[in-house]
Amino acid sequence: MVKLEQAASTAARKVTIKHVAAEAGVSLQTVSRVINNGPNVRPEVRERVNAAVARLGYVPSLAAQRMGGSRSYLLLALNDRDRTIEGWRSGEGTDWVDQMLLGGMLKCAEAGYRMIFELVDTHSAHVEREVKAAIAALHPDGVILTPPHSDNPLITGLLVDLGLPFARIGSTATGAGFSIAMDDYAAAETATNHLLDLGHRRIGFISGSPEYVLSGARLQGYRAAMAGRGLPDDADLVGHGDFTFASGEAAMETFCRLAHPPTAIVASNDQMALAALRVAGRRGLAVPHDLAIISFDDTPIVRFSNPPLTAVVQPIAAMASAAADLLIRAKSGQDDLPQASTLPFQLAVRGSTVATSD
Amino acid sequence: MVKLEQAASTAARKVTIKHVAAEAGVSLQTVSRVINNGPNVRPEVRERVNAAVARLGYVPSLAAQRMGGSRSYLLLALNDRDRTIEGWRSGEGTDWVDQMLLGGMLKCAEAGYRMIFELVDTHSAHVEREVKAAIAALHPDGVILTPPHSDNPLITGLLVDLGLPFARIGSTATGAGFSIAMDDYAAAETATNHLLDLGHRRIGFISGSPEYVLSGARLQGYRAAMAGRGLPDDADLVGHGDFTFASGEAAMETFCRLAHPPTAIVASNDQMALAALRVAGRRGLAVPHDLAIISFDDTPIVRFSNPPLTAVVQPIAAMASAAADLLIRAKSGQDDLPQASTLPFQLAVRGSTVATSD
DNA sequence: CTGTTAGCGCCTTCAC
DNA sequence: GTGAAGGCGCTAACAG
Repeated sequence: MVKLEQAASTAARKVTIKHVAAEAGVSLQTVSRVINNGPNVRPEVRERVNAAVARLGYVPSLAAQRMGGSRSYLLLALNDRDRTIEGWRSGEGTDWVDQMLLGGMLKCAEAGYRMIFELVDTHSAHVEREVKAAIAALHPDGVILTPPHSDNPLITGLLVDLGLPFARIGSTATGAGFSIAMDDYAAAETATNHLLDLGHRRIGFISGSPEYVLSGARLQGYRAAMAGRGLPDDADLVGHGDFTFASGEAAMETFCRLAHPPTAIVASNDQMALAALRVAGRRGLAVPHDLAIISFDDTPIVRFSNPPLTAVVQPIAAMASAAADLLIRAKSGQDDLPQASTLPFQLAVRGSTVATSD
Repeated sequence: MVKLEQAASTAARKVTIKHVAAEAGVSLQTVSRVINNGPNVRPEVRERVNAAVARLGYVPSLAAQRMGGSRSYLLLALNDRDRTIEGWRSGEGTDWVDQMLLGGMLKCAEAGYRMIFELVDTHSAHVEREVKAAIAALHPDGVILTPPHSDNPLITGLLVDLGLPFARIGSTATGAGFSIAMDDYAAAETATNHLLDLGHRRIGFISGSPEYVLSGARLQGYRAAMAGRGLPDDADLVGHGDFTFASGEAAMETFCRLAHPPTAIVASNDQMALAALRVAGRRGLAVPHDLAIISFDDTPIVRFSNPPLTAVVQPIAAMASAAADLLIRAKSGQDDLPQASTLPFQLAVRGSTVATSD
């Protein structure tokens, strides 16, 4: 007797749907229906089953659900391996991954889903193999792609072949899958206009790696803003970076050697903006007095630099959340879902463009 | 013919162990043995099966492996919900989660495992229910606990009941599970000695939340270092913080109002160290000349503050990696595993304790 | 509305 | 050494 009680009170080892069925006095199938909010169950029976579930602390096994049914309750988030690991190793403070988890994980949790985070090489010849393997192992209900995967035809093509729903974060390209992005063009335009409004006319732009489609959009937005004020398209004012600190440094140095160096810079990410700041410091340029700087990433470090950088705030968490939401809805059979979503960005104005009294 | 080739070249929809068995001309079981590196398979047959696996691009389904066998190839990493989400939301740049992923995910990947990251409330009355639910759903092969869960008896007790292997990161408490920590005592001692070596005698210590066992260890280490130089144990020099910026500010303000304020501070985390820096700025104290500061977290923001902060570098990635490694080994039947591991820390000396020429 | 019957893909136990 | 049953926990497709 004592033993029995102990067994019951401690680890109710493995409560399965069978136990619940027995406890509620119904069949397995009825329990399954209740759990999945299926139709055709009398409210009274539903109550009874729910009570049994609560009493026994029953939680369905994900693995078994996937085996029997068609859903795995798993979403696969694919990030670029090299860039992600390098970011982690360097401790540079990029919080892209954190923001993705914030948006994606929490949305998944709301719906009883799980987000599994994986790294794959975009460049590698085995991208397809890597992605295929992850999918074969996990059988996710949907895949979230982040740049640069979002625009990798090898990956999107594979996903289409597989008939697996997917979301492309940061991609505005039309095509299969949900496109979820912010308006990089408008953001660059807004950033540039902010500088123009402050009276700057020689505004330099440091572009990102051309591998990322958004790099082009940002450059176009910059050009549009300049043209909008009747300023000539000066090739000298466009520096070609690749998102690294070194490339930002190089671009900035080149700017400084011009006969008429820019008085303001829009950099396509935080590292390149910080590089510009560093070069300014080396050359004795006061920020924002001699040189104004805007970053395209609002990572923690640009908020703690000296001065803190004005930056475009990307809605990373919101995009991840939207991606998860769309995929989950899609799997639930909903079909009036927007193929493309554009989420709002913000411009956080700080000391690198406007002198503060702080 | 064309059709067949296409079908083969595109999405080899679902390759199961059956297909491999047929392709290799052996039974299911033999394939299973090869996959799991089981014994009793002729090298020649093994070769043949491996070739078939490669040819078909077969990858076992995690869900099915878990259903049939006893392993799920999943490790569950449990973090504190409130603290983690707050960190993400604030964008304060804590990279604890990133370092955990770096260490844990990569180690898991090496062994064909996956790390699933979940958030649970330590304070909530339903800690047990939350943890139980996650375990019931996932059936992980092991659980990685981070502070403050590492020392939560409700959680560790449950895990013991369940017979699930687990690792306690940042906990030196003896008991079930693998304890993986750095030597907080020695780290605090080292940090304090660094200041003592620089000639400081009035050294203030801002402690962390007492809920974290490591808070106590750090305080002891500080006291030991002070005592080691024959300095009296002055209660005024110990400020009681809770890891928040506000608490650090308050502690520092209190220090400043002393008849003999400290000339150096050891803060138990980055936020409180930055708070001390902020207060110093407000009061016109030059760092490091008038006030030296050491942080206990080497997060990105302390490397970019002005001046950058000297900090204890915690081996977060290494601890996560070790945790994953131990759990995977344990599940593989290895049993000569160290119950407790202490990983080395470092002291990164920067401008907040030693004037630099930069 | 509810119960029954088949598997899902794999591993374990047992024969051969 | 290898193969043939059986079952893990659940859900889809049917019956009733």
